[in-house]
Amino acid sequence: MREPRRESPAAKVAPKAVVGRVSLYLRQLEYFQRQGRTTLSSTQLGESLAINNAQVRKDLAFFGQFGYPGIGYRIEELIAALRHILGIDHDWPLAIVGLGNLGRALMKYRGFRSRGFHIVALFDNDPSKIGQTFDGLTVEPVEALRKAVAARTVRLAALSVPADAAQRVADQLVASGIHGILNFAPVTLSVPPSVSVVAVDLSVQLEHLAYKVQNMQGGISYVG
Amino acid sequence: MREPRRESPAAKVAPKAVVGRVSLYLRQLEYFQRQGRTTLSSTQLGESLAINNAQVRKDLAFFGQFGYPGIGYRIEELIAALRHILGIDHDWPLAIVGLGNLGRALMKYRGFRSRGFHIVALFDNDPSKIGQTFDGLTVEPVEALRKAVAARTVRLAALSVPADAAQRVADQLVASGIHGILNFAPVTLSVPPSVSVVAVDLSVQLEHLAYKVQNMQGGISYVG
DNA sequence: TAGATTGTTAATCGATTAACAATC
DNA sequence: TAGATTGTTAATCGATTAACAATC
Repeated sequence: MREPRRESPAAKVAPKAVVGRVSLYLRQLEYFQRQGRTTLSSTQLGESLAINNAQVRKDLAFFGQFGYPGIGYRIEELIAALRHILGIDHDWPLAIVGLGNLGRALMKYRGFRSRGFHIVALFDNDPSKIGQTFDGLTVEPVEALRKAVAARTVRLAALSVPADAAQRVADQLVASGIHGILNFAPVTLSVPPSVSVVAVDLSVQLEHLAYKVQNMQGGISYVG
Repeated sequence: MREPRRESPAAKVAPKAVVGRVSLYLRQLEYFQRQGRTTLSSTQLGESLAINNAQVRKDLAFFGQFGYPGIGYRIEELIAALRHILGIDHDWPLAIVGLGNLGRALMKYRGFRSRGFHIVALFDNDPSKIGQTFDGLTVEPVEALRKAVAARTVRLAALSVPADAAQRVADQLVASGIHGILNFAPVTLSVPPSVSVVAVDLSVQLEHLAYKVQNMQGGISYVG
């Protein structure tokens, strides 16, 4: 049995669309694994996600050779490889910044923990929130994030503060040395190039759905 | 003053990426309007969103001629046009299906109501949830959605049930005659082509952020 | 072996950007 | 008018899909 070549260390950063689909592949592979399957073809994987089989092969080939001609992909092996590629073969401590309704819902969201993201600290600038305890974690002022980052406890933060506070708090996060921000506030954050931001904009998504319904478009959009 | 031509009634459906950006343009225009501005150029609008000015003009031109050479776009007029294009020049009643932590957070999310999406009904299949009241709305069994759709009270639903129930509940929503589903469950829903689905997958987004941080990519992704 | 399926090349398709005549 | 800015064409860039030799 051939040992598949792993992704080269100097590989370029994958296009955004590829990364999003690889996350979907990983989830679907886990699903098939739970069903007791051990191998899967690009056609089978693609059909389950409404993605062309050539696209599946090309996406995976971006990171290396994982398949076996005539057989397909060995599920266990590909899962391990994709986890490593996505950087979720280890845990990611996560801070929640802003403990309104959305922030508290994010705390309890099982999908994060089950994929290695666990919430280790809560921050808010509202004096009435500071000191409150949720699930055994005490809300601290955002300034305190600096210590958590310095201690390498936290690199990622979910930002769920009101829109009019978002840029100001993001500046605090940046000053604290955070590496990545998952931004739920409906504003375009301005951050230095060393900081990664992924925006999750629920209103934009819902507006898109309304547009599709109004224009009688059926089908599925995989937004991520 | 020239009256700009409106989008033609037989216009094709806009590409997904265009619709997402138009939502961002609308929000940004509203921001500039609050600042007291009355006109805005494609360069100014683009810079505030890190989008190329030619892209801004091309996106808007997809729907019609809204600009004035030498002047730019009249903010009030463009806001009205974009609201109409996106279909949010009127309210959209919205049902929440699944009242776990996320569903209850969505209920209280101000970004929805402020953009014309207001929550008019709550549904869940969990007997312990049915009959409970949140913000004056009583949770009904998902079967009851059929009546709300028939009465034209609801066309859109946010689906925030656990992953293993999502497809089953989505089938119920489809049977009820729903037009659009905003899917928060981390599964790929299978629905007939007449039903629109927009997927919001928080874990996929967070995985993308982890990938970017791990690969030292800075910058901002406008995911929607 | 025969059948299945990969990785990859070439072809197609669509999206982004630059450039500029037309216009205010 | 001179300056600014649009809408749109042409050029570029990137993403998707089809096709197939190589491989198990």
